[in-house]
Amino acid sequence: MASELPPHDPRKNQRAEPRPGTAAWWLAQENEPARRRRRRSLTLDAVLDTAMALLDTRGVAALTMRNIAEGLGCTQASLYRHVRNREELVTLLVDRALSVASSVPPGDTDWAEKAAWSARLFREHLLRHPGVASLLRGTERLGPNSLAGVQYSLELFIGAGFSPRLAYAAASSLATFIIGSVNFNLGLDSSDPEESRHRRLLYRSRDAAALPLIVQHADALAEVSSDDEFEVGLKALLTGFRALIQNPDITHD
Amino acid sequence: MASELPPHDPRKNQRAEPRPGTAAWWLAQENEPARRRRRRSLTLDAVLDTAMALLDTRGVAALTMRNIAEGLGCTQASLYRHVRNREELVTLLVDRALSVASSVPPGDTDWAEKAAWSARLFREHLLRHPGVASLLRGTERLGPNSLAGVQYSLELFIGAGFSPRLAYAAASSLATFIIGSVNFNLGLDSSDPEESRHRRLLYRSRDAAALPLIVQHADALAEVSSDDEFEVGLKALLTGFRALIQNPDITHD
DNA sequence: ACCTGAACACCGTTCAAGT
DNA sequence: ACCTGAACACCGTTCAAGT
Repeated sequence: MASELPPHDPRKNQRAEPRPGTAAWWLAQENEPARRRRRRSLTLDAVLDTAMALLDTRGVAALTMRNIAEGLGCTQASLYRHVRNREELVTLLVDRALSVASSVPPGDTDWAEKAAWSARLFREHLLRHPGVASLLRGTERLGPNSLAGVQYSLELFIGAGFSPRLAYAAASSLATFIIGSVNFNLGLDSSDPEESRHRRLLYRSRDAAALPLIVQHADALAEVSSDDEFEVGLKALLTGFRALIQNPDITHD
Repeated sequence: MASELPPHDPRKNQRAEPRPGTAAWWLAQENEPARRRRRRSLTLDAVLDTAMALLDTRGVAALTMRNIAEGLGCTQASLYRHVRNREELVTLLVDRALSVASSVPPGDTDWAEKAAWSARLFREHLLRHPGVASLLRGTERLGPNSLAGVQYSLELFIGAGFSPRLAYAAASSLATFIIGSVNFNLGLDSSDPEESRHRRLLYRSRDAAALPLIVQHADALAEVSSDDEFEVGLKALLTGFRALIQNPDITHD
């Protein structure tokens, strides 16, 4: 294996290494499986396993090459035989953590209900693995697990009457909203009554001349949880998608 | 000033420093303005100015205490007189960069058109400052500039017929979507034809048995830009909001 | 009261040297 | 062919010492 080198092999004429997560990078991955398929000791899977465990137990700050190596009982330098750099490791790790993206809801329901079910499942998965959510950037959407999720969404939305392009845009929007809402609430534990109290105090003490509505409705606003926010946005998106199907022209206004 | 110390002064009984960006942290900020109001040389504003310039010109990786200090012509240690740590600096920086969030659209238009106008403006601002977008986490939503944006959104949505709670949830959802869509497309330059070509190649070369729709519609999917995605999601959200106003009951299903 | 120099304990990454 | 030890050039943060 790796006997003849095709012109686009990344080890040859590598004027610019593609950034991990790019389409070019994902394409290049499959041309060099030999680098990862080692029969001895350390495997890429083992590296990603300990990395994932580290991320879940000790958080994103502890996800260092040194800690991963320690968890595996090897040197940091050894990791670089399986991964080009840390960014690449993160890209692979995040895609691997996205395998739930394509699980299928039970029962025989409306496309919108299926989408809502999957969206909630995905969000709950990210909430259980906040480290993954904070590492999620756009470029991971091209990995195998992300693509499985895209395939599933396309089935749903094309089945509902969307064109392929609109279906893809809708699926992306939904994914963006889910990931964004988890990230956007990472530091804010909505279930923590202390946090809610502080928010109420903050809203109340603002300048009523500049921020009248915030001061006026301080108590109500402080009670809105990230769950509430998510449900409202999800409902709005799906309702909007339904309207877009019935009248696709409203995309152009 | 700072003569009598109220029981919640963070310098006293500081068993746990609040994390920057938390409601508790924003509240505490106003109790110690003396630390920041120095009449000599270095000011917090100057620190944030050079930090912002650094972020815009050289990106998030170059936003180090050393580089900021160098830009100011002082030692790294001096920065810690104006900022407790780097996280705090980032929180202040991001809120400052969010001042556009509250600019008002021209003309006398529909609430939905106003919201769309502001959303596009906000997105374009973030696209011009990708460093800011990548630093945006949820906890910055409580800063003065963010709150000005919330105030403006509340005006819009309450004026349209939402309850304060629903208005807040809707505004948050919209902000989440905007920020998420910028972040989610940070590495992927949709205007780059190279990237689009690679995506097409990637989609085409997937396993047609596992990902039939992706392979089948590869060319169409590769052409969907992040602009398209954003517009579809924005339209869906606003359409959904309109439906929610007309029939608030559909929030509970 | 303010700022500095120098150190501390960390990073990611590289590479000659071992086996 | 594989892994290691040791180094390199960076981080954020602290603190005694200067002025």
